[in-house]
Amino acid sequence: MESLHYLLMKSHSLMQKCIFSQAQKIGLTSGQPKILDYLYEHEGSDQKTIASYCEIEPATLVSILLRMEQKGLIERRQKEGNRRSLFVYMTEKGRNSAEQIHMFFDQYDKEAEKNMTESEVNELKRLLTVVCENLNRKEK
Amino acid sequence: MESLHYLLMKSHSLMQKCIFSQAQKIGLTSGQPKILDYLYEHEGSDQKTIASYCEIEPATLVSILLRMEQKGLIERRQKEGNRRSLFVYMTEKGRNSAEQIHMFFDQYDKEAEKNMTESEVNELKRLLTVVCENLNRKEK
DNA sequence: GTTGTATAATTAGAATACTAATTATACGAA
DNA sequence: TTCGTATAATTAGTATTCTAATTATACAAC
Repeated sequence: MESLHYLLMKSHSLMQKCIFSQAQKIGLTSGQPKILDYLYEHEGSDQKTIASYCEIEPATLVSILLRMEQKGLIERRQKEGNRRSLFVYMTEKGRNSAEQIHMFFDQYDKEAEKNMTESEVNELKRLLTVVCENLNRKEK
Repeated sequence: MESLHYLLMKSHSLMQKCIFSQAQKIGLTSGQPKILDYLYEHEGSDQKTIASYCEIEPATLVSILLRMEQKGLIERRQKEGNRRSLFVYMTEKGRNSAEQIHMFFDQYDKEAEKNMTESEVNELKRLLTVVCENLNRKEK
């Protein structure tokens, strides 16, 4: 049986490739789907929060958002009384893309979960959550 | 509960960060550990095979190997009667790094598997293998 | 109020990753 | 033998990712 770290790398890599193959059909680059998927349910978040959830550095997010802004997918706005943070909103075009991306993620999750019972899927997710907690504690 | 694609991304990302934090202490960059870990048990593979196992494109491997060759970690050699493929071997220095990297992977796998029984770990690996098979079939 | 510290975003520079196109080699069929 | 196709590695160009350093803002303590 393969090692855990290899299986994590491989399963993530395959999922990433599946999503990207669909995302590029609607004109998105590889870094954009996860951002749109987050904004789909958390529009108006500040950049630090988005970066943290997406497991990328704030500096990385800057360059992705810049491209998304140029492509007309998002807008960044300040809020009254806070000139330090920037809050990210989708345009109409961005929302359309986000809806499609959300569907793609959902569809490939279902694909990945084939040949498993519902309780196996739940067990897989539970154990992956334990893995995340274990490594998060160790990362400090 | 989080979605499967998010848990795969997060668990892989945390593992990657753990490994890289150790790898950089011994002078490695982020793309090198997985190559060395593969060579540890498969020295003498050609580039196409390495790239395939590591889930990266051959073109990406070229730039990683170039840097590893310059740092004196590996050598690439031709074999009698095949001037098309290049086969990758570790130097003494490369082998030392590979041994340490192999230990790091092992150590973080154990860390990730804490708070699980042995049968839970096996079940996790089995289900991840199913995920890989499902997505591999869909990727075509 | 001024000063010091903390926080959010950005910039610069290097490494990794992709695709598409190119070069070189191998090999089967006409 | 030569021609066409397939394969392995590389190059070029773009996007993502990181760290370290910088800029701008916020806020607490004096």
